Amino acid sequence: MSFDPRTYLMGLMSTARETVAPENRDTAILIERPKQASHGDFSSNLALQLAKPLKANPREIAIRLIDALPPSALLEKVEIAGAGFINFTLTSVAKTSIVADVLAKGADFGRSSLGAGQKVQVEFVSANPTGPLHVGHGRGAAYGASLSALLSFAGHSVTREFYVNDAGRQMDILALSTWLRYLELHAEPVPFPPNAYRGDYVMGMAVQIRDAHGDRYVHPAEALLACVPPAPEVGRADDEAKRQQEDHLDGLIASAKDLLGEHWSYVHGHVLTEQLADCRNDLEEFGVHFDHWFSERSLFDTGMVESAIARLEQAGHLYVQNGATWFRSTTFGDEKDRVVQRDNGLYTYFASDIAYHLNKYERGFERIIDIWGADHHGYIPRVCGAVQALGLDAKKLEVALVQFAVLYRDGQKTSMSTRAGEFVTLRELRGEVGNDAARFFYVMRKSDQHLDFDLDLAKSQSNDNPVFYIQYAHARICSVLSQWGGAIADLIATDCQPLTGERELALCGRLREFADVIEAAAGELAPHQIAFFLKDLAGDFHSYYNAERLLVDDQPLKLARLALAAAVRQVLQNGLWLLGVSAPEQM
RNA sequence: GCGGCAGUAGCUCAGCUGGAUAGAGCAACGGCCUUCUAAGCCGUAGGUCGGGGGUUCGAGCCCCUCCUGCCGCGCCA
Repeated sequence: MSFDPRTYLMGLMSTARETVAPENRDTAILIERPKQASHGDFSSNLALQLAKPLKANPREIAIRLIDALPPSALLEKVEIAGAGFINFTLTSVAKTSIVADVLAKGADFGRSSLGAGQKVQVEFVSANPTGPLHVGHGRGAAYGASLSALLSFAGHSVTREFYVNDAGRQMDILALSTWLRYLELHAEPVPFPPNAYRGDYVMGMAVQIRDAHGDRYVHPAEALLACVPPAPEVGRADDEAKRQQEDHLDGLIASAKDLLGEHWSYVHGHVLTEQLADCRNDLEEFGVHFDHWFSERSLFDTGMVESAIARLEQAGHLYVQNGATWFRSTTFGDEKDRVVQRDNGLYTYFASDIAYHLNKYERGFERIIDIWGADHHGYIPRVCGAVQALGLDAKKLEVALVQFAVLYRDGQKTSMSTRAGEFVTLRELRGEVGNDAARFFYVMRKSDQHLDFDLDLAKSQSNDNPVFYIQYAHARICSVLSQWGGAIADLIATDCQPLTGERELALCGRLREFADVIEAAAGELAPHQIAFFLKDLAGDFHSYYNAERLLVDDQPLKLARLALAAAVRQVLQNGLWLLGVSAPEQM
């Protein structure tokens, strides 16, 4: 059975509290890990907390608490320090017991039952399938994947979901863009609108369609342009011109649908399938898997949008104004009410999102985590409002915002503008710095903080690069263990009493911290804490490795050190796995 | 203008939800390779936690206010 010092110390302190302050059983006993090594392995501020109710000097209370502490063979010493902190130092036997614990649990070490099997849905990326994923999506992907792994490791039952926006205007624009390129290939050029999709991949899809179907979908350019509102004059950029441009684009879509008839859905379906496959493939290569790909269009096809809106109507949260149907989101704290159905009868994106969230609740998730780009934060009040208006428990819904990543090369920001279809894609980034560095760099900052992604650093094979620093520690341990040549399984039973050095005990303390880090990181939806922990653990090991030789002649000492190294390796593996980063045996 | 997020060492960032003398990594300076991977280690220096009030035994963290920066504020998605 593994030894948990925190629970153990809480038990001892609880006994002491019973003697010293029987009236104050409600005062929580906190066992903390001091920042400074000289403050012992664990500390409690109970005496400080009791100072007020007992109306006594905290240091005196601390003395009384210590006197009332049951004797323990696992404690090296108990001291009073500072204002009245009680510091505990464990015996080295108690500290080193973690090594056998790690080796016995292996890949499951650190796994927690904190989540108690709670059904959690994590929805992330959910990019429009209208083009390649760019570096902004990459951060959401890396964060969502690591967070999901972390929650799962912490005992939740996690479903990873990608919401496919396959119903909206953007998809129509992509289909139109592709068809326009296709017409160009057949010498029926139509002036290509600047607000259509201009990326090379669009022409690629047009070529595919031509190769498969020849001129089957060709129509004269004049026919297409016949009833379309004109594009604004070239060079104008005022609001009026912008609106004209959008009207022109919508006119082209309507005209194309008209001309192509049922062939429109072929083009639309083709580009959707292509882009979705590309997106999926990109994410799979990045080590990001989804359990469900949820189609927005299915919400319309099955009538879920209508029924969700009807439910809001019944609850009296809708009204009609200027021909449109509005949701009174201001009731729930939003700045203004929001349209759910336009005057032209079409539902807004918000309407299908309401239905989508209703569906999430209906699927029985006890916790729903939406991961959005930080630029969507203004969207939160209306979605939470809709959830409440539907009579659902808004506390189950959490929105985690992910800030943009800014790429730096040679100390300069690299342009990420989407105009002219030129943006840095996730695939390009992965190709340049590798999956490991990309996954790690994306999550090494708090997700709601801006991220400066230094491409040169991510590529560098030096100690500056935290990915290599951690992986190098792992590879070093592999190298030593393979030179020893024994079976790792045999190390589980190793007597770790020879481990008495300061660095060895510090390393044991670090290993013990892993479980705490998992629970804290899962609780705060903060996988970056894993990244920081791994850097610390790798640092502790490198330091130890440089100070002591592992393969010494003294057999018991050698085995104990190898067991410790093997335990460090295991925890590095477990942590890296959570982040989706490989743990190479050689570098 | 309103709302959201942020401001911590020269740079990039942590800071375990209010605890002890605020921590890392770069960059700077000085050391360590005939010995298990120097992609590493050891040491030195570096701070008015944006400013000012407040709350209490105790504040980088909580409240108020001001300054600065980023983002959002469509019958787009």
